[in-house]
Amino acid sequence: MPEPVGVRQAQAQRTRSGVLSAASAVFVDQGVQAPIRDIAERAGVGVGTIYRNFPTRADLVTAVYRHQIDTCTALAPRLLEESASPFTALTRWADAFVEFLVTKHGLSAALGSGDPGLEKLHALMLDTLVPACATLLDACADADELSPGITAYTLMRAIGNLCITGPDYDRDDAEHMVATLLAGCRREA
Amino acid sequence: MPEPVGVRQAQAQRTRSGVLSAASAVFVDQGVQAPIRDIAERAGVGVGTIYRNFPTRADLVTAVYRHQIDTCTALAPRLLEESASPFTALTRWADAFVEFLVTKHGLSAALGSGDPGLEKLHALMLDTLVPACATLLDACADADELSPGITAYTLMRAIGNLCITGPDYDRDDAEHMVATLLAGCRREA
Amino acid sequence: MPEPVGVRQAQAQRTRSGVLSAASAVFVDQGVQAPIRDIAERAGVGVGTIYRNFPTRADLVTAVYRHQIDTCTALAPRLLEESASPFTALTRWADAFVEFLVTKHGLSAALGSGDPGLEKLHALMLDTLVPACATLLDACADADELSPGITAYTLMRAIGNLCITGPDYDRDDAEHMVATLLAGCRREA
Amino acid sequence: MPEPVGVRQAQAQRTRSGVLSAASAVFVDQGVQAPIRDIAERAGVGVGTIYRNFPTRADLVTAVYRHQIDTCTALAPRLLEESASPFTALTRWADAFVEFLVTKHGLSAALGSGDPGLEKLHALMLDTLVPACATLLDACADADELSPGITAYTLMRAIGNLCITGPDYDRDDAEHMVATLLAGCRREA
DNA sequence: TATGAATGAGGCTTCATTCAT
DNA sequence: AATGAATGAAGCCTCATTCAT
Repeated sequence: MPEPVGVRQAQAQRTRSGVLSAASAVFVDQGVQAPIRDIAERAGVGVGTIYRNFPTRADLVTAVYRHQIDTCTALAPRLLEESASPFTALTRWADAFVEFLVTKHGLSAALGSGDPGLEKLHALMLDTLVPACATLLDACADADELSPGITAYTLMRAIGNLCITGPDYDRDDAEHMVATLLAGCRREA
Repeated sequence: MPEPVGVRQAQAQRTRSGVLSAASAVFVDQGVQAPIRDIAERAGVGVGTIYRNFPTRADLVTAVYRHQIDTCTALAPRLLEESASPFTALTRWADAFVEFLVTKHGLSAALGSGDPGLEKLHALMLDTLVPACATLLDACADADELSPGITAYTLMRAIGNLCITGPDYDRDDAEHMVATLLAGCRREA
Repeated sequence: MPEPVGVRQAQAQRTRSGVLSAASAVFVDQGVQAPIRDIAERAGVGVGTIYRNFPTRADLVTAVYRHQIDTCTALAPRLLEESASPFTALTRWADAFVEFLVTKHGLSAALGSGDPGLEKLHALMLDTLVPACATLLDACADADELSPGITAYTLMRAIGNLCITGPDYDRDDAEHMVATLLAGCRREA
Repeated sequence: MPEPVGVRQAQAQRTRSGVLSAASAVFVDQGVQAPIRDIAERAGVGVGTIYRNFPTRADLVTAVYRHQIDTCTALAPRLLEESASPFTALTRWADAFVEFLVTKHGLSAALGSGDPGLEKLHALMLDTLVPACATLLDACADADELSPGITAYTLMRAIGNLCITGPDYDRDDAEHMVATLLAGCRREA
């Protein structure tokens, strides 16, 4: 009896999704350096399955955050349309980015760690988020709302760093400091 | 025959200094989580010597940065006297802090890591750098040069985070972003 | 294609048994404090395998002796049935216990060491051997063959201690002293 | 000015005594395997001083217990004179030996451990205590009060083992079991 | 494909012992 | 004779990674 085409693939896809969900949760709890075994246990799979799907830790980290990064990227053009001014759009977009980062504690630290294994995640950001941010910055520049010399990559990296929270520097502090940084980016009239 | 006073102490002190130098260098290369053995090898001592002098890793990290932190702390009142305005003093002091941080890559990451073992270093900063910074901020506030709601601890933590450098976000970028953050802290006339 | 059920479990079980055999042998040679690595080498496995199967040293020690302890426990009621008098049964049972102990040098020393990590083994004895011994003592008491004040736990501990052998105090000496102790336990007519 | 003869030696002797006192106390707390450094700290001397006076751990252990062993040895002939019967003398002497052992927790375990480094202590016992005990046993045998086959060394070793106390087998239990063992040694009339 | 047992490198820490002063 | 800083071997334990089933 021939098995229906794609059943196997569907199952494999479900396994993959389960791993990603588990990894996401474990990263929040323990950071991106969490033991692979912990993720496997949370996902209810063997460690071999994780290695099959994500040969390196960086592959896993990247996959975990890819969807949210894509969502964030897609937000930029929409905000630009909807907002009263380009700088307002930039501010709102930064809010969304911060929202993303502060709920994924491990991510900011990971991005800031310089870990060479995370180059793929780095590349993902360069490829998607940075251009999105650049669009916003260009619009601000066109509207004469931006101090000179601010580049998308540097700004995003700075925002990312400001989102590394801890016991005495929480989400509110991060939001406050990002808002302050953006205020400093605004060209004085 | 009395042995020359302090000969052994002097030798021990030299050993201790050598360990601190080695640790400082290794921290720059590998971060504060570097294996103790690597530090011992760089210092040319056995691991036992490191454990004797610095029972915990946090003790070592703290000792490595204590001197520079103290220097930075002492700078604040001097700048306040010498500078044309309190905000200028704050800016210069931030420059010095950044200078310190970006040459000690490991430190910023350590401060941002939330590692519970580094509470001593954290406490050291709270006890010395934060009050120094608070003095500057108070002066700025008295001169009506500061946006409301900026606290010394949060600002320092933010500056610290902005100084977590990497391949595509270097010292110049950190300085730029810190300057931008401070610009955002300045009350608009 | 379903993999033959239990093939891997069987292999794992064999590994586990091999570890237990190796541990048993190493304990005789070196005592229960022997390095884990030595046991791993004797078993032909990596240290990780031992830690996987027996997370703590006490787990390993307990497992090593559990089977023999159970055997010894099961012997008590049988001897009570078969023997001419309860005291004879007690004597025979003590012989079996001694037989067990003197061939497992490490065990007696372990029981006498007060090592807090060996509470599990201690508990195992309390839970199984002591009740078995108590049955025999009760029968002796009922037959008026026992001096008053002898409790199962104390007696077993004493027997255990008497079985700590060494170069000049061997198995025969232990048997002799245990027999002498039991003679002292017998109520004088 | 010539220093009075013997001042140095007297000082050295005082150092030695201090080390022995400290070691005795530490052995009670931690057993005879206590770190040398702990003993040095308790004695207020450097570890080198301990190594100078007692090159091996066994030397130290032996020295610590020598005095008490000698006292115990000297007791035997006195008890033999004073007591109504040789067996009474033996019983009393055993009481004294138990008293010594149960207050020196580490010792019994040490004697039973088979540690080859403790051969000196072992030898000390063979050389002094065993002959003393043998005198008592001989007297008992002459008075027809002793079961045949009981040798001094084996009996002492057995008593020593019975004195290995722990949480659920205390001094009273040890005394009880030693008394029971001796009862078993008594020739039935 | 999925599994998870097994491996063993690698980091941590303690402490016996040496030796220059 | 006394000191105690320094050494480094030795044990512990974790976890990334492989591979037979």
